[in-house]
Order: sequence, then C-alpha cells, then structure tokens
Amino acid sequence: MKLTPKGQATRQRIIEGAAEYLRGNAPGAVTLDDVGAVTRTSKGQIFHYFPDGKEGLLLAVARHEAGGVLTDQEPHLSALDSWESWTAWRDAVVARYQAQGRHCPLGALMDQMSSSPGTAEVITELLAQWQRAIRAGVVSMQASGQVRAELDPDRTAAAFVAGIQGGVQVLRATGRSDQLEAAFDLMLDYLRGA
Amino acid sequence: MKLTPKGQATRQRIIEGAAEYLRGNAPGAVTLDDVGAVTRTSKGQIFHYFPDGKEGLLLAVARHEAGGVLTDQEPHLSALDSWESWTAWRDAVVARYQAQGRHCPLGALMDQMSSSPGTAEVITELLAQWQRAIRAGVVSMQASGQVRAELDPDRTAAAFVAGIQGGVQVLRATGRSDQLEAAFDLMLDYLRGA
DNA sequence: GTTCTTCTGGACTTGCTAGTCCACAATTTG
DNA sequence: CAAATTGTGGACTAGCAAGTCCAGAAGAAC
Repeated sequence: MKLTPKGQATRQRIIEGAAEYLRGNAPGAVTLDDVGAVTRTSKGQIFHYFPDGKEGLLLAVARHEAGGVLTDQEPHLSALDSWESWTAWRDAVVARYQAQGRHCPLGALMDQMSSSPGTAEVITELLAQWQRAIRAGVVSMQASGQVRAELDPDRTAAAFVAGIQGGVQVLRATGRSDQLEAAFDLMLDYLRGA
Repeated sequence: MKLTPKGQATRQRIIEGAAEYLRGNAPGAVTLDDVGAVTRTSKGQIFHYFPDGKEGLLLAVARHEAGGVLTDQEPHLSALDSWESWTAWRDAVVARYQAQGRHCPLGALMDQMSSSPGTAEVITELLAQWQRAIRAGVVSMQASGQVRAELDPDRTAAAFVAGIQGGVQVLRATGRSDQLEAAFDLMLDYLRGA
C-alpha cells in the first residue's frame, strides 16, 4: 500500500487519536465509530489504512504507545551514571505517572494484551529494552565504583522493572503512588548498599 | 431474594465456572452464553441470580477471586516470623504463579478493572489486606531483632506488594518469572540488611 | 395435597458494531 | 489535461450478545 504525505498524516492522526482514547477506555469498549468521531475520519478510511480492521489498528496503537513509554523517561534513562541521575529518574517517573493517573499508556497496553495476542510481543520487547537500559545504568555505576561489583546487573534491572511495573499497576487501581515510591526507594537503597 | 440450598449451589456454580473461564479470556470477550455453556445454565438463571446482569456477575466473580489470592498464600503469609518462613513464602508464590502462567486470578481481576468500575474497589481492598499481612511479618521480624528496627514496615510492605504485583504482571506478558524472582530476592536481601 | 415460592429453559427482541461496498473527491503522474 | 492512483464519506449488511419474558418444573410450606 502506497501512502502519500496526506495519507501518512491521516494514518498518524488515527493512531494518535485512538491511542489517547484508549488510555481512558477499555479496549473492548472502544468502537471504531468512537475512533472515527475522535479523529474525524470515516469507517472507509480506517479500513483503508488498517486492512486488518480493529485488531490491526490496536496493534499499531500498541507499537506507538510502546515507543512513548521509554522516550518519556529520557534523558534520564540513558544516563544513569550518578546518584543524582538515578534519583532524578525516580522523580521523573513518579511525577509522570502521578500526573497521568489512570490515563496511562503502559497500563492501557497491558489491558489490550488479553484482547489481541500480538500486543504481548510488543510488551515483551518493551520490557526487554527497558531492562537493558537499567542494566546499563547499573553496570556504569559499577564501573565507576559507586555500586558494589558483586551485584548481578541483570537481576537488579529485572527487579527494577518488576517494581516499577507493579507500582504503576497499583497506582492505576488505587490512585495512590505510595507503592510505586516505596518500591523505587527500596531498590535505590539496595543499590546504594544500605 | 431468597435462595434455597439448590439455588445457592447453582449461583455458586455460575460464579466458579465464570471465574475459571475469565482467567483464560478477556472479560470483554466472555459472553453470558459462554458462561451458560460452561456452567450448564440458561440465561434465565443467570439473570435470576444476578439481576444486574453481566456487571453484577463480574463483580461477584471479582470478589470470589480476590478471596482466593490471599488464602492461596497461606499458611505462609500469616506466619512471616523467621527467615525460613519468608523464603518458603517466596517459593510458594513463585511456584504458584509459574504453574498458573496466564490463568492468573489476580491478573484477570486487573483486566476486569477497566471494564467494570466496582472491581477497582475490590482490588484496592485486596492490596490493602495483602500489605497489612506483609507489614505484620516485618514488624514481627523486628520484634525478634532479626530485621533492623529503623526500617519503615509500611513502606517495606508497600514495596513488596508492588514488586510481586509487577513480577506477576510481567510473567503474564512474557511467560518468564525472572522479574518476579529477582524482585522478590532483592527485597528479601534488603530485608536481611545486605 | 394444594398452594405458594423458587428454579429452569429457551425463544424473542433490541441495539450495537465490525466489516463491506461503492460512489465520488483529491492528488499524483506522464 | 487525461489517466491512474490514492483518499474520503457514509449507507448498508450481517451477526452477535445483553437483556426480557413467560411458561412450566421442582421444591417448600402447612
């Protein structure tokens, strides 16, 4: 399928509108008519750009949202080489998710998972990237002697991913960020060797 | 609404059948006809026992499943008073969720959340109970001098909840329990004062 | 045992939604 | 400009699923 610049723009508009809409609504409850209304497009266009229909659209949205999760944490995530940068990252993540509340891209992604199977792979890849970035930070801290060398960077990074992920999940359910902050702080303390 | 013993049994059969079915399917994709087929009941019965229809049924299922999450972790959860009991608990949780894979009550609950609002409260209550139980374990370890006293039991318990929750979530998405184990071990190490 | 209540089955209605189809508009290409 | 391609709108279909309704069976009550 060839796309002119205009077509590209429309396709993008659909993805972004659908993404935003999905952040506030369960994927099962979002209809193509909703998407059309939000993005000012017709059924014809949606199927023109997403021949696989709803499933294809959701997958495209998933990929779009997955991209945003990590770039939202920049520039912190790529430069975890001092204690200041780690805490700055912590603060950025907490603030970000507090502000979003329920309108959470990552959470919306998780919700999509049970509906369309392809989403699971997108999430798996996202988590892997995330973990790699954190791992790099741990290694860099070890290289400069700020973190003890016997720590396993892989497992530490894995724990961070789980803790943040869980904290966000709890935040979505309860509206409170206590668990997210507690998990983050505990893990940072651990890193410091407290 | 009065229920004879027979009625009770039928109602229970519907809840349990629906619960099991929901563990493997997205709530939006589960129809009342499915539930009827699985539990060998008719539409009439479902609406007889759940006048609020699907939403009421889902809520009843949520409550049912929430009850199971904590009792599944017994007797460990109520007796976190020695290092052996903590690691036994860890092993039980990891084994449990590894075995379940995707058929996870807690995860299914989270999925329901975006569809029916009432579920969020059920989850909030469940998480609170869970956190209280862990907190009690931390306090008990402090009382016997096995954990340093300056640790905040509330925040520590909150971090545990987030870590486990996140680990389980990752397990559901990727099928791997690495993150769950890593988070658990990191937090236990932290508790030990490593 | 008859009368009242609860339980069960399933046909039916109603509304909604994914997906189709096609006519027409805009844009590119040569 | 003419022809081909790409973009847009919206009416229409088909099927599904929630919820209604009621007739009758099974069981309680006395």
